[in-house]
Parts: sequence; C-alpha cells; structure tokens
Amino acid sequence: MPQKKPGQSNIDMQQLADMAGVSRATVSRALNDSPLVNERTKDKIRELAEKHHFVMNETARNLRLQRSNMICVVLMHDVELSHHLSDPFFLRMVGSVVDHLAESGHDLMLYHKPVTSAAEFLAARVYRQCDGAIFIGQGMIHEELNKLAGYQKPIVVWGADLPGRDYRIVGSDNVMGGELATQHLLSQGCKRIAFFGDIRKPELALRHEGYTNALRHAGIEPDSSLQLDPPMERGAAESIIDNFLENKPGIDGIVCSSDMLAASAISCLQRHGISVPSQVAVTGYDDLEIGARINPTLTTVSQDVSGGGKQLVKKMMGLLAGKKVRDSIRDTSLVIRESSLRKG
Amino acid sequence: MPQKKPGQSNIDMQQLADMAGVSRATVSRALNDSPLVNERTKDKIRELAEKHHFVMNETARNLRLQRSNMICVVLMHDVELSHHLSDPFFLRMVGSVVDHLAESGHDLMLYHKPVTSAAEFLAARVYRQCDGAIFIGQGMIHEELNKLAGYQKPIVVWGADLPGRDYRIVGSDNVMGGELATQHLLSQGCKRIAFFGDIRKPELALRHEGYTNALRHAGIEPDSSLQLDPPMERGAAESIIDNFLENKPGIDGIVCSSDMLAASAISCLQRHGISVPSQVAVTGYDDLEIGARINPTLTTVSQDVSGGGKQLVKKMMGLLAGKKVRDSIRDTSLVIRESSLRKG
DNA sequence: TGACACTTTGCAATCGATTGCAATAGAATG
DNA sequence: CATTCTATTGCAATCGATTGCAAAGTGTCA
Repeated sequence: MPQKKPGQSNIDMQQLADMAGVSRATVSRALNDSPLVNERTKDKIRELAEKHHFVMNETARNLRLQRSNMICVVLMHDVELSHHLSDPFFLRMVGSVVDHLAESGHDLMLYHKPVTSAAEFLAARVYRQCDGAIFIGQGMIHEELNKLAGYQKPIVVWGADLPGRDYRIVGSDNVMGGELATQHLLSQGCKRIAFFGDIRKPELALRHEGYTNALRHAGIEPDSSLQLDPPMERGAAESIIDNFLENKPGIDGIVCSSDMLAASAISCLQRHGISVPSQVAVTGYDDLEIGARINPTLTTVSQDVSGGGKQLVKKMMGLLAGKKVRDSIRDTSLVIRESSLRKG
Repeated sequence: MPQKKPGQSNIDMQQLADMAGVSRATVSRALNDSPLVNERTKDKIRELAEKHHFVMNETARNLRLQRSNMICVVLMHDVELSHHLSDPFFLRMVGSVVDHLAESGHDLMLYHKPVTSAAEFLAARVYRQCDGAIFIGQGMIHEELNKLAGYQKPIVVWGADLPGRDYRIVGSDNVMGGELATQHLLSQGCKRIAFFGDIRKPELALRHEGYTNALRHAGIEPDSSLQLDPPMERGAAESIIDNFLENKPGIDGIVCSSDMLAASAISCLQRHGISVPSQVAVTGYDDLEIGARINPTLTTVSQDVSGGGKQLVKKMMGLLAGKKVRDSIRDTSLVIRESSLRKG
C-alpha cells in the first residue's frame, strides 16, 4: 500500500472539530476525558473520532506536555563476541520491562548499538527522545554510566554493585548465586570444582567470589587454575573446554556462569566419555526454558527475571517522579532449580 | 539522582544561541550541518553544544519534520500460552530488525500487548507515534492486519502468504521447511513419521503441508492420527507427548515445529527408553544456539533470521518512501542443519 | 426582570525545533 | 563610487496538540 487511501486517514483535529461543530480545544478536552466537557459532546466527538479513524499526533502532544512516555532500553551484551543476539536472558528481561512499562503507561525504545561513552549516548536520537534509560548490564562502561547519571535524564542499570557508583542499580545477588551453585555441587559430594566464566565481567566476578566463598567454607582452598573462560562462540568454546578437560582429569564438578556454557560443558564431557552428573556434575545459570527439556535436565541458578524487570521499571518511575530511590539487589530472589538426576 | 545537577543539563537552543552570539536559526542550521552556515560559526556552535551537553529536543524536531523515525515492532507470539517471552526466535528477529533499522537511521519501539483488533492498535500510543509498524507473526488476526494496512501508516508482516491478503509480508518458505525436515527423516530410513505442532497457526500449517507433500512424494500416505499439538507449557506438553508415545508405538521419526518442542520430544523418548536417533529420529525448527550444544545435537531447520529482519526493514523503508513493494518469501534461505549423529 | 452561580466552550499563547524569505555585510565589478 | 553578486544570518510562520483565562449559555432565586 504505497499510497494512503483517501478518506481513511489524515483526519486532523480541526476537521474533527468542524464535524462536531466545536473548537479544537473542546476536541482535545473530550478525547482526554476532561470533566469540563459535556458528556453528550464527549460522546459525539469520541464517536466521530472512532468512525473516521482519527489518530492523534502523539508527537505534538508530547512536545506540549514535555515528556514522551518512552523509556530507552539499552542491551549491553557482548557485541564483539555475539553479534547476533542469542542469549534468551535478554529477551526475557526486555519482555518483563516492556510489560511493566506498559502497566505504568510507558513505551519502550530499544537500543542495540554498543555504548562505549556517555557523550556518544547523549547524542543518540533515542536519548533525545526518551524520558529515561534502562541499561541491561554494565558492560565495561561503569565510569561512563556514572557520567550519564549526572545529566538530564534518569538512568537505572541492571548489574552489580561496583565501587564508586553514582547510578541506581537493580540486580540479583550474584555472590549468593555463585554460592548456591557451588554448595549444590558440594552437597552432591564434589571435591574438585571448576569455574567457567569471564571474571572480568562484574557480575561474573561476583559469582566467582561466591564460588570461592563456598569452597573455603567447605574447607577447600580454591585453585585458580580451575577457572576457565571459554569464548561465546560455540566451536572455539568447545575446543577450549576439551583442552581443559584433558589437562585437568581430576575435576568432579563445574560451576558454569550460563546455561549455554553448561550445555557445551556437558556435551564436551560426554564426548570424552565422562558421565554427567555421576562422574562430573555441572550447574548452569539463567534457567533457560530449554534447560528443563533436555536430558539430563540442567541444574541451574534461576534468577527472577520478571521481578527484576519489575524493579527496574519501579525505580525508573520513582526517578521520573523526582523521588529518592534506593538500589535493589536482594529484591530479586534466587533459587537453584535442581536436575532430576543427581550425582551417583 | 532524583535532582538534576544544575549546570549540566537543560541547556536549550536559545541559551546555546546566546553563548555563540547567534540566533536559534543559525544554531539549528549549524547542528544540521547546513551549507548555509559559515564553517567557523559551525565549529564554535558544535563545540559549545558538546561542552554544555546540549541535547536537542527530538520531539519538537519530529513535530516540525512530520516524522518520528521510529518503527513499531509488534511481537505476535502466543501470549496466552507463554506469557513470559521464552522463544529466542523473537530476540534474534528483533535484534536483526533493530540493527537494520539503525542502518537506515531509524529507531525501534517494542509493542508486546496482544493485538486482537485494528481499532485497538490504532488507538495505542505506539501507533500514534511511529512512522510504521512491523508485525512479527500474524497470530490469528489476518483480517485485522488487512484493515490496518489501509490506514495511515505502512505495515509489514513476518508471516505466511494467506489468501486474500492486503498487507505486505516477508517470510521463509514454510512448506519447503516442512519438506526439508521430513525428507531428512525419510533419508534416514524413517517410515512412520509424526508431526508435532499447532496447525491452526498459518506458518505451522504450511510446514505441515510440506510434511505431507514429502510423505506422499515418498509414497507414504499421511496418517492424520500422527499429528499432535503439545501445548507451550513444558509439564503439560511432556505429559501429552508421553501419552502419545504410549499409544503410537510404531513411529520412527518426529517432525517438530520448534526446537523447544523437539527438546521435549527427545527427552520424553529417552525417558521411555527409546534411543534417539537410532530408534526414533527427531527434527526441530529454528536452529536455536543451544541446540548445537546439547547431546545428541539437534537436527533442525535453520531460517535465515538475520536476512529476514533485513528484508522486513527494507520493505518498510520502501513503503515509507512511497514505493511499490513486493512480498518476499524466498529471499530468506532455508537449510537443514544436521545432527552429528545419524539414525543407525 | 436582574443578579449571581455554575456549566460549558472558545481564544490564543505555548512547547522547541525548522525553513522560506528578507536583510545585511563584504567582495567584486563596471 | 555606485551597483551587483554572494555568503551569512535573522525574522517569523509553522508543525498539532494543551490549557489558563475570558466569555457565553443555562438555571435559580429574590
């Protein structure tokens, strides 16, 4: 339909006013259900508006009202490594945020370019147009987020509580998550447990901290040679894991920082003829839907993603209302979802 | 940061003009790199703008220019069944669309409420604010999409070529996808092949059509009792599959309409002591990242999602430019990604 | 009938950018 | 020096809604 069909579109407020025999002011009030307008007049206007498919110009409205009711959501995933979005965590989070924003009468704009500096984001059209921004992840730009928090529009970040932080965060307790996973393996009788994940990333560093805490608490001294950082890309990841497994024959458990990684680890183990979980037990992180559908079922740390999205939106709404808002780290509950199978 | 730090924000164009000793008109021209403005003047204005973190009011700009540069993307997944977004297909598609929109100088607004009528969507703020809408999936609202296509703003839909269609579509060839999967199983020696998927959904109906085509071509008459529609929810799905497997002992292959479903099917088969793929071979659809990481590797029909997103954006840009635009069904290439294991 | 209260409507300014046209300055030309 | 041309810049209208204030309409009561 390259050409608009005449008569079905482009009814503007003036035409609507003319048809109803009133002024634009009255039409505006009627459509906003103002108590100043007579009920019969309102009904007539609403009826005409619907009949003629009147679509109000939201841009003009936003200009006048000095807001856009739009929140920008920035996906801070590793763009270099996984240029195509493959981590379902982001979709679940975005889904939760968009739903909760809708409940608050807001819409969502998505931003997917890698943000490396505050200035760059300030210049982006999405920033110019939104009322505030929610970052899913901190990437490596903690300092830039600090700057951004000082400018015009409020920001809220899903991430970890880094030192010297000026922006508001929502996050799950990654230390506890790491502890839960490790404790689970310890309770299955594991003694020599590896950790798979990139500890340069703030959230994963905390999970690793939880991992070492749990080990020490069990009287086991963490061995830094058991920490491995497989890349995102599958082929590379699996060859690195294969290599690791050949050089570290003694391990009997692996704490993985994601379900995707856990799936690769399990697959590599099985290829090496190692039985999972009876010889080596594995935990993941994120509770992917599909993890429960595979065999053996993936044991995983489940974050309350929906609750996290809700908190992000709640904090954002607080900031928009000019309130003082606190961080929210514990509000998001963590549980371990156990495999149906246990280490024999 | 409930309070904005003074001096770091709210610089408006007038103040910038005053500092530069020019009028607002010149500032506007300078920031838009108009050739009418002296280069030295431009540089001074740009420098001041950056120094004072000037953020232009995009809403005012949009109002004046009569466009928003925003495209609304509507996720038409089964909200009743999977209220939480769990299908990674959507994320990959949204990711591709947002990236290609960015290349075309556009931003993306996400819409996630179930759309059941054209009127409802016309009244949504996202519609009032966007330049056009992209629907990911047709849901059950083919007729409503027809209406929508006749109104103010262009729409493009990811979906199937339904009869009596007035809107532009982009899609992969689902009939061929169904054929590919079925042919793969036939080539593995399967004779009695089931189909798992909801054939009320247009795209899945076409995959089912490809399935029957392939069977007939191999001289096998399709048996409608071998079509099953497991629900989205895992527990319910698996009990229905279990039940099916007990009543249909003769099958040796299953064509699944999604990888998620295939994972459940494999899991159920294994629970029944049936070896996959040697006794019963299974194919999925979507090529989920994690499918390649599990054991046995999932054989699946891989759609070129990124290419699909690119086409959606291309068609939308064409419509926005007032061009006549054709549907695009074959542009998206389909391949079967085989399991590392084969039916013995 | 006139005064007053209350309901309903319209007028016109406003939000912040863009841009056609007019105006100015300075250079080039006759 | 007067004139024409070009390069910059400013003035002011414009986009389409909202809203304070004024005004018109309706009803009540003395």
